Amino acid sequence: MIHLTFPDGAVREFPRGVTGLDIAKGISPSLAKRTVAMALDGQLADLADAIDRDARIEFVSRDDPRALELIRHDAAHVLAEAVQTLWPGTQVTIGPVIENGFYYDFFRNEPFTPDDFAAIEAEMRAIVGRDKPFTKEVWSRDKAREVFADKGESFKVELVDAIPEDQDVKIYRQGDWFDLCRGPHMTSTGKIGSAFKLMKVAGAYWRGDSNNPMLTRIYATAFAKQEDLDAYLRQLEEAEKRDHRRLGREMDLFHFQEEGPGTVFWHPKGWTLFQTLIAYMRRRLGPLGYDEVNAPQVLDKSLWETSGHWGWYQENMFAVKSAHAFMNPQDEAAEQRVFALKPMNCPGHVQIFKHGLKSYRDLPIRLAEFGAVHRYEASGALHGLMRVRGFTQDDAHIFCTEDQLEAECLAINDLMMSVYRDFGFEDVVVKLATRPEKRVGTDAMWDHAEDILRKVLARMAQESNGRIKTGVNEGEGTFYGPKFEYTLRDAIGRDWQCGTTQVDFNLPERFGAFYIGADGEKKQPVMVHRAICGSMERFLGILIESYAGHFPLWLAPEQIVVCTITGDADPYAADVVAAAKAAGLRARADLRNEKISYKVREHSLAKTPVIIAVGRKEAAERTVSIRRLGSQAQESMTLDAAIAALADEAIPPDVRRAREATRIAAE
RNA sequence: GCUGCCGUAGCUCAGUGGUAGAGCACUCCCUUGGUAAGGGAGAGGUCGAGAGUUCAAUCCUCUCCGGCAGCACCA
Repeated sequence: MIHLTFPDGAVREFPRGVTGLDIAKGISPSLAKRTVAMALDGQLADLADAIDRDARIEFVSRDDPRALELIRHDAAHVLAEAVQTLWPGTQVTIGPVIENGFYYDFFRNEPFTPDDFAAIEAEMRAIVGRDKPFTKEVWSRDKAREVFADKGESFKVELVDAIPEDQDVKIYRQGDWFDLCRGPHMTSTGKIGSAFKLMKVAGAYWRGDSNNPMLTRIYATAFAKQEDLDAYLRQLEEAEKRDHRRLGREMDLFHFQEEGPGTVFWHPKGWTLFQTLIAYMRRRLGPLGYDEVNAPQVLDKSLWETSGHWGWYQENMFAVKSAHAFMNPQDEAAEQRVFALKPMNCPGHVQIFKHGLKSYRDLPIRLAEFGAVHRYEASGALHGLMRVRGFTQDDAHIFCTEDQLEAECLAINDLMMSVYRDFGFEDVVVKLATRPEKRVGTDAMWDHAEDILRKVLARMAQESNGRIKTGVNEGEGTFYGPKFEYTLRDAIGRDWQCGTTQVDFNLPERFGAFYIGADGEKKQPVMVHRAICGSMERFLGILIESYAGHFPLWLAPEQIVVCTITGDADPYAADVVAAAKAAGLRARADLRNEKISYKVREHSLAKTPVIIAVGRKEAAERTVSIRRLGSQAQESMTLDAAIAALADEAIPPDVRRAREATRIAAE
């Protein structure tokens, strides 16, 4: 006999091998009817599974949030059946549940197109309508291999072979169709319901390896209720509206064009934003002992050979020669040597470190650079500001002793989190990326560097009170060292790595960087690479999306537009703009011969945070009528009061903190 | 880079084997209007580039370039 604990705390005895369905039926037929699966000790399982141990048991209804992944997983099977019904000979591979839905990868010479969706969805609805039970069978490996081989399902045969020896080979049937699957599933296809939708097709490599054949993937989603599906689709539409590429155009921040794939043309407003961000970062670095530097853009290939980039990073690098040498490679009189556009700032900073003898008393030396780097990214990787070929890093390299390493990493983490918080990102994911296959340096070095980072990671997680979520990305480190990856999320749920901290024992060695220790001997420093925004471009892309273009006043590139109601207010509008500028605000006048409604609409669409309207009345009284973005309310106040209030609001968060601190100290 | 889709005016998009259209934006004129589009007129395009098929190509075919969605790769 076994003992099962029910959600109400009751413990009951059942014969070993009793199924969830037996128990549910025993309780009430209606419970059995509405239950789609069970959870044993919190783990979802088929309702028809035999239970052979003591456990906590819960019955999962279709409305249970935990049923959502079952609905999606079941729908994936139905999608596969539908596709194989419509296009016999199509091979099925895998069909997992993902964050907002599921997908199924197929192998077929002719790829699917969205035009096929209607037919597939109709077939899916027919399968769901037949409401066939899902039944599980456990097969021998040989049988599974044979059956799938007979069906011509070579990918499934590979999957069977990949199942670890200690796990059963499970087959789920729905009517005449069956699939290899680890389960669990609901009781029948009818439980899926009708709130599903095919979303898009895309290519995807078999087993995620670009050396393997490409499969055709159908993305879809499913929800328990139609309202949930509708809400999800609406949310996607909303996300599309805050896409930084769209807002960049609408707000006149930047553009791209064919001649510069992956490189940004920053317009005046966008560049103001960019510079505002850099100014903020500079203010943050100053008090923390960073020195700003600037290293060359173009450096001889030999330097990159020494750093290891030429060997390990070549495919991502732009190499340059003089145009004459490039066009006349046989001309020996021409300087034929090859330079590279810097893809990273580190080698340049090592040169600066190496210039002049350094003492242990100088350490840590923290060299910062808003360094423009160029990386030859695969064309398919380019994505607006998020993934470009030319970008500016808020980069810094810290040269320190090993003893100082942990403190430096923790200080960087504090700065990182403080910066993110200033932009409204409270929850951040930090992952430790460990040694990649292609790397420089000895295993001992890597062991050492990874150990240190693991220790720091544990401390960060502990000290953050759960704010920082941590994890490990095995094999994702850079070729010269392990790193922390700080990840922020964009408007449509895509995660982008922004900040990074990398511990490097290699580059100092490769470049022969040293300092004189207290004992008078040469010592090799440790180098920490770190970036907070990562790429200014990417960070701005994320900011645009996360604020949906509604920047806080201190960041907004154009803070105030002064709109005249009639032409005779023009001189006063000029006064208002002058007063705003004198107070350090970014303001301009809109004196066009247009109606005020027209101007309000235009500047609202451009997401200018403050619209000031002035007419005869305001000019006579030296007042302004203020309308804030996102509100229809108007507030009338004196010019002086308005400018004072706006100037105060436009103080950047770090400056405000510093002033507060000074004020408190003075008291 | 791979798979699929796409490329027509500054933007959003129609359209056709016989060398092009709309709305908004732009210029000019009228209008001086109190908080999300006042009216009229005008100008604007080698239909991404090159080659091919055809009497004739923006349209069909191929190659290239660029974009989009994934994948792979990464800040």
